[in-house]
Amino acid sequence: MDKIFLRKNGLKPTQQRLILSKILFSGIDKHFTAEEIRDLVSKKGHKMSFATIYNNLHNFVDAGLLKKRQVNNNRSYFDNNVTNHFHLFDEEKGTLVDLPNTSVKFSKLPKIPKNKKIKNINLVINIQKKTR
Amino acid sequence: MDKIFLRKNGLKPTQQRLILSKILFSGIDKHFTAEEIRDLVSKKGHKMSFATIYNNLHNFVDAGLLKKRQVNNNRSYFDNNVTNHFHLFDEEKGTLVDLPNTSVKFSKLPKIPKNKKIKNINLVINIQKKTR
DNA sequence: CTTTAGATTAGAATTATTCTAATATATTGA
DNA sequence: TCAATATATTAGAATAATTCTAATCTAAAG
Repeated sequence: MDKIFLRKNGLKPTQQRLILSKILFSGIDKHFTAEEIRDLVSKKGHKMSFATIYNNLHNFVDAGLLKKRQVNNNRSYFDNNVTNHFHLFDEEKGTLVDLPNTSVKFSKLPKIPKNKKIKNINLVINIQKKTR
Repeated sequence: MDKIFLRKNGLKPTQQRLILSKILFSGIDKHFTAEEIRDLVSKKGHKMSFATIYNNLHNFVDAGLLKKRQVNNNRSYFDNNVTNHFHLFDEEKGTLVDLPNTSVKFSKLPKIPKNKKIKNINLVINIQKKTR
């Protein structure tokens, strides 16, 4: 996660982007909130505004390095696993978990208007504690 | 959408709830944002705080009269169609359209942790213009 | 080297939502 | 019936997540 990596993806290698890309592209599949990233940046001894964090997260999304996932708690989760996959969201804990590709199958999908195509399918299964 | 309707659903028929239920349960399937509801309330010559609007929207959700849907951005859409159905979202137009509940079928769904249950399945198919 | 243009940063502002103190309504007991 | 108390509801104020925009930085041109 160096300057070459950023340049390859059409991004100018600023100090901020280098710090962020080290956190985001360490090799582990993960969903990050902006707040979590801010904490990780702080822990490394740096200071970065939320504005800068958001700016760059969106830059990474535009470059295809992250995907932005929306769930039922009005926060954005930035996912470094950009392959097509679905999610389990625990509303009580606020945790978003990847589902294995094989765990969901459709036997029917809707017809799409002729001049349109599916860009992506966003499936989030919301789970909660069983109440007896 | 009168006092009896509210009482039947376990809700005390306050002035605010009567105003809101007239707007929400007019018979037309629709997705409302809190802001849109506030405007409709104003247009009727009433004044209602967002806090009250949100409180009651959540009361209606708890009573099973509405469903809360998270679509793209970080806004909540309150859907008066509480049947199981999914959505088509046209990113270019910014329109959210109901899919008939027969148009999507799952042949496989993931295992859920034993102490958890599925609260709801949020499926949004994002479509875009076909590029030749 | 300057100068200029465009990209990036981050403090300030905005937006959506929730918290909590105040108010209203219902319930209880005399 | 009517105060006293408990519970539910309302909405101003606060908060949280995100975006706006002025200031700063960097690269390119002269």
